[in-house]
Amino acid sequence: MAAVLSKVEEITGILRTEILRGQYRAGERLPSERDLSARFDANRGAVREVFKKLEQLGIIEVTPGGVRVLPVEEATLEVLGFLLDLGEIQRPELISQMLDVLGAMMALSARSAISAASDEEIAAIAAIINYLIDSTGGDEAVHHENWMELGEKFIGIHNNLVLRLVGNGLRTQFISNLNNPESKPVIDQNSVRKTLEDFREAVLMKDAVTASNAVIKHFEILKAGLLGCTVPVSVQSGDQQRAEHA
Amino acid sequence: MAAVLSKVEEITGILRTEILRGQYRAGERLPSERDLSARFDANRGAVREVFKKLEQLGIIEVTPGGVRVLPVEEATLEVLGFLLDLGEIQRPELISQMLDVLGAMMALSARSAISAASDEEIAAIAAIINYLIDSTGGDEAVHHENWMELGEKFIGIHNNLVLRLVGNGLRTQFISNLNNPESKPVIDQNSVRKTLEDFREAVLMKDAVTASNAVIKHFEILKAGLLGCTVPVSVQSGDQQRAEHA
DNA sequence: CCGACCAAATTGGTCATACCAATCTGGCCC
DNA sequence: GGGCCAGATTGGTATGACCAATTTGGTCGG
Repeated sequence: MAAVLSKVEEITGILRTEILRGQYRAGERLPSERDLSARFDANRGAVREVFKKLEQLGIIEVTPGGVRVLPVEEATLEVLGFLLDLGEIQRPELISQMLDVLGAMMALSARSAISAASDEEIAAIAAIINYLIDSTGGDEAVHHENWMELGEKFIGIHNNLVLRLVGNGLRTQFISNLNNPESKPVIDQNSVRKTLEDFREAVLMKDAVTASNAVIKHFEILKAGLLGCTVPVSVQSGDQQRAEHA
Repeated sequence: MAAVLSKVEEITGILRTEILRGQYRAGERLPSERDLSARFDANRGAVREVFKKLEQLGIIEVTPGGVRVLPVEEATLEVLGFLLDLGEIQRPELISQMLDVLGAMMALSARSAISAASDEEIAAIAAIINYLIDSTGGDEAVHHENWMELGEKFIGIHNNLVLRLVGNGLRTQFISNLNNPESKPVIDQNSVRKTLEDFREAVLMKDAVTASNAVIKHFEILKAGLLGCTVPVSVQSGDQQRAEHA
């Protein structure tokens, strides 16, 4: 799909990568539009368009006098996909954080949906969970597919736009990134199955809170599996950016 | 701050508003770059830059042959602020949804932070919660300020980038929008105080789960207050997208 | 009447060039 | 060393032009 990138998209990708890789430190100035247009053998207008995109992405700030790089913390949710893409950075940490948030979102989604669901919808949800249980331990792609479907189902019921938008941002490239880590996660299939069964029971009883908790638990199991594989013990250093918070 | 908008920003604002107001239906084509540049008495390059921004915002799709408007559901989290700004649309519904998500995020944030907090950090958190309790029923601005500080504190502890980015997106203009609704919310101050006290106790005991639940409850109280006030009786027309909420 | 088809108009993609105003830089002067 | 000023640099905007792809509208054959 869309194999050919326009020049602007191409340059955008390159600059985005360089910035997210930390090639330019936050606060630092980017080369001028004229310099960049020369470097990429492009028109200055093209570079300007690139800047507008990166600006909206929240990773640069274009002001008269120069273009400055912003710290990742001020960026947009959309950068996450790219951050995961170019790996390098604290992948395990990022994935862990993402699963936390994804779990919380999914739990909220489940809670809202179940609270508002009709009997038919409850049945439909339970059906999808059954597929989930069946696909546990099998084809990862199918399993994920089912989760996506479940998420869509939930959103279709509670119709929470905010939740959907957050989901959009998280989903962007996330799934594809989660699927193909070189090393397969070592997930406790029995725990997963058990949790999913609890989940289904809670759904059938319209117990939104219990269902919500089951979802959270599921994601914690998932996280443990993924991390237990990606980072065996690793003491996880980092954290240079606090200490002044006291 | 930055009172003067560049021409591009100006046009961006106008088009963004028109699109989000539904002036162009999703899937519909926007006027051509040339037409728009004529309408705004601007250069075509300027309009192109505007398009790049709106494209990154997720509300339009620029393809050879024309520019199409995308459905809001496919947009970026960043549109929420603007959606709230131009009101008109289902404000109460949006605010309700936003509070749900905000509550879930804050709860997760609290849970993660408390789990990882040192004794000093626990004390600092409790201190902020005390401020929160003190400012309950008082100046709204101060109260919100304290909540923001608490959120910052949490993020400073668990350092979850994903959570921070979601927070960025939600916070963008949200607070300012929540603060100045024409009618003051009628919140049950006693419930708030009680919940906050439970919250503090849970924090002091490092009971992350209980604390998390307290946060959720707090936001539910807040939501009830805001909605019970923003839509006093008003039969709320519109609403073509539910009715199944029974 | 309808569908396939073709040519012209339109549209986005890119480029070159130019001028302005604000910012930034470096050297000068006190 | 600190303040100051002029020149270089940078972003902001405008004109005008060409290409390739899409869109459009009309024509033609069934």
